[in-house]
Amino acid sequence: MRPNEIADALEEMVFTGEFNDGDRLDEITLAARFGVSRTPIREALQRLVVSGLAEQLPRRGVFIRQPGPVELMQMFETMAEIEAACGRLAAMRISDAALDRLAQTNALCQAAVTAGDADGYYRENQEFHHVIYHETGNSFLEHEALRLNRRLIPFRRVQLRWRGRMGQSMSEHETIVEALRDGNAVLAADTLRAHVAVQGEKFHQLIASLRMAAQ
Amino acid sequence: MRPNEIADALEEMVFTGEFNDGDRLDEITLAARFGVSRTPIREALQRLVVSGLAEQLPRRGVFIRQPGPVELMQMFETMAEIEAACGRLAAMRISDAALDRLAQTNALCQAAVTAGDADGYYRENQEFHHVIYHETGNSFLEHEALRLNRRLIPFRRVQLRWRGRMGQSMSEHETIVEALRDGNAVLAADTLRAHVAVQGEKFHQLIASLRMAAQ
DNA sequence: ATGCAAATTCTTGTATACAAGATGATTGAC
DNA sequence: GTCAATCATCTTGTATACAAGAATTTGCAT
Repeated sequence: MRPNEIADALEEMVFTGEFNDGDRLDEITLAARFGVSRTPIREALQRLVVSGLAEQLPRRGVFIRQPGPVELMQMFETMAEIEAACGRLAAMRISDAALDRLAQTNALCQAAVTAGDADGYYRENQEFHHVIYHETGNSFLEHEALRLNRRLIPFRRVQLRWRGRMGQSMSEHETIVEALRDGNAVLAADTLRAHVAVQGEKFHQLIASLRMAAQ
Repeated sequence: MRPNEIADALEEMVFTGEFNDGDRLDEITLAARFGVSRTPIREALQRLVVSGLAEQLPRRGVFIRQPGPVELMQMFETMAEIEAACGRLAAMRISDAALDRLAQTNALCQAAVTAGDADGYYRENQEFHHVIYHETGNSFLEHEALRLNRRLIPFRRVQLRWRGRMGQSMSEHETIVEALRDGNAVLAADTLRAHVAVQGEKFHQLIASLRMAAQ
């Protein structure tokens, strides 16, 4: 197993909650677990640290760093803004083929909602957003959006299981597709922002206001 | 010298154009240069690769990856969107103290323009933007903005030396401060977006500048 | 002379040995 | 009995040795 794969495996383990916040990633244990020496483990750990999934304390070790409520809110807010930006750009550049693809994805989403298939909904929902990222025509932004999206996957999954959320999300998708078809950049951006930001915006504003006022 | 510092030093060398696109970062040479063994060099290189400043080809080595004209435009466009997002959020949350700080920074900017002090202008301009990032009250977004800002520094510096750009930039700053003071999120976002996107729209000049900077 | 192939050399990738610092345990003093 | 200091042990960090794959060079044939 190569460092890349080890890093991916570790990332996956962080995402699936196999590690808790503050857990130390012991090099020797991991080396034994993956059947390699400490060297490739250390390289994999470096990647986790740079990705922000873990924290390194000199001469102490590498520790899992799961985001707390505040940071999570901030990450969702950032994702909302990035998605809004993607919507804005996609509204100006999206192809007819991609619009069809979005409509098709939405139909599959609707079917999943009807069938109560949360995993299916989740999969098509991801596809929906990935298409929008891609249709910005900006592969750098697309990459950034995918990166943050991926980071938020475990938390988004929980989010989508909330009662009534899938249905509401569906109708937002419809609005987004219409806005993109009309080239309505502002509506596409605003709807996408709200679509992602739903749960935390007001709570976050409270926290942010309190923190700013305290200074 | 520790891997962190080595990575920072290498990053700096990439930014200052000491390396050209496609240059191979030879482990042995770097080890000799920094007076350490290959091990910490390899860890530093890992960091560069994850940061996107270099590319790793298995069994071939690590190669410097300077953005080309197209990617550079995409990065500026992304920066413009992120700055717009920062402006939007800051308009809702900025403190009076920070507004004063922005006004003060603008005054120093103006003084630098009058004195023809490009470096001073550049420094205060950076401060201006950093304050806005911070006033989003979202330290995650702030961090992302700083990261991309930093990545674009070498190209932005060139940009700011264009004839007449400093004066135009100044008047945009004034508009931004007013929008923030009024809590006008849309105007703050749109002005900031345009303020940053100028470079991308005039990409021909950027290419020319890039060639000059690379030499 | 040129093109291809084999072998040498060089570089990366991995394992291991060693150094240095941190943690925890044990022993001694109060 | 408790607290502190010192010592042992364990972990990280670095250097080096070794393995494997790439590139280059050299030699041979056309």
